[in-house]
Amino acid sequence: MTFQSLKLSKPRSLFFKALANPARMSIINLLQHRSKSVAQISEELGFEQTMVSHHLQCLSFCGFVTSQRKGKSKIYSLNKETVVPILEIVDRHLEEFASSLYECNSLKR
Amino acid sequence: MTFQSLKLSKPRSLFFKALANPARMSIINLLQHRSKSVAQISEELGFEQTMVSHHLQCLSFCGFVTSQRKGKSKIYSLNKETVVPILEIVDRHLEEFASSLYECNSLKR
DNA sequence: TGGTCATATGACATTTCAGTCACTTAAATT
DNA sequence: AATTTAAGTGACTGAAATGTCATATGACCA
Repeated sequence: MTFQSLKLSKPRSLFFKALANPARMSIINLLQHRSKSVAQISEELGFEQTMVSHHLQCLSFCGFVTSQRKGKSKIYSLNKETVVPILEIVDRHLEEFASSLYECNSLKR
Repeated sequence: MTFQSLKLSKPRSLFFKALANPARMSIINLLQHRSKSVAQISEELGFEQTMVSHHLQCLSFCGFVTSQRKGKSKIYSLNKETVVPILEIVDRHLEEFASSLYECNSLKR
């Protein structure tokens, strides 16, 4: 593996890994409409609070969400600048390839 | 988790999972310049042929590459339509967030 | 300062994935 | 048809991610 290729591929794949989890993906989806607290996210998605916190930490490190304290709560917002255009491309791609995606057994379910 | 959210998040996260592997990412990177056979990919990246085949199968199911027989060889090409614009967005995002990405310990390395 | 609500952290068990090995299939050449 | 070259498949093992539990921190209020 060439140096240049390795240097590019590592951070890129980390970027994608952050988005490769269905729970994180649905948090992102939820935040598209409006910003929410951990408790709200937790309740609306039916996930445990702890789990939501863990995933938000990941999304935060990766620059997909930002947060601000509001009293006891912490409000998380989506970084729409990156996420929205990416999801547009993804969804367009999926219109064509969604079905065969599920046949790939490297990506078990 | 709402029905709509689940329905969207699953295929999207599978899409990203396919790109979340450094080996697959470097194959994609290599194919950006020109189409190549399995043996060429294998040699240029220093990966075992078997491994390359496995990853190409995944990338193929997910619609990121196409292939055509050429004698004993099989030539793989990148689906640039999706991949190129995605990587542009990713790389722009990484200019800002690459460093903190590495601090996320949900994404070990 | 003690209590309560909201969120975060750390450690662990389970599940999932990546890469390798042994083997198979496919095409071409003799 | 036998051989060689190229690629694909299936099964297995070690490594990593997921989700959960117990616990900690942080903010607010009596």
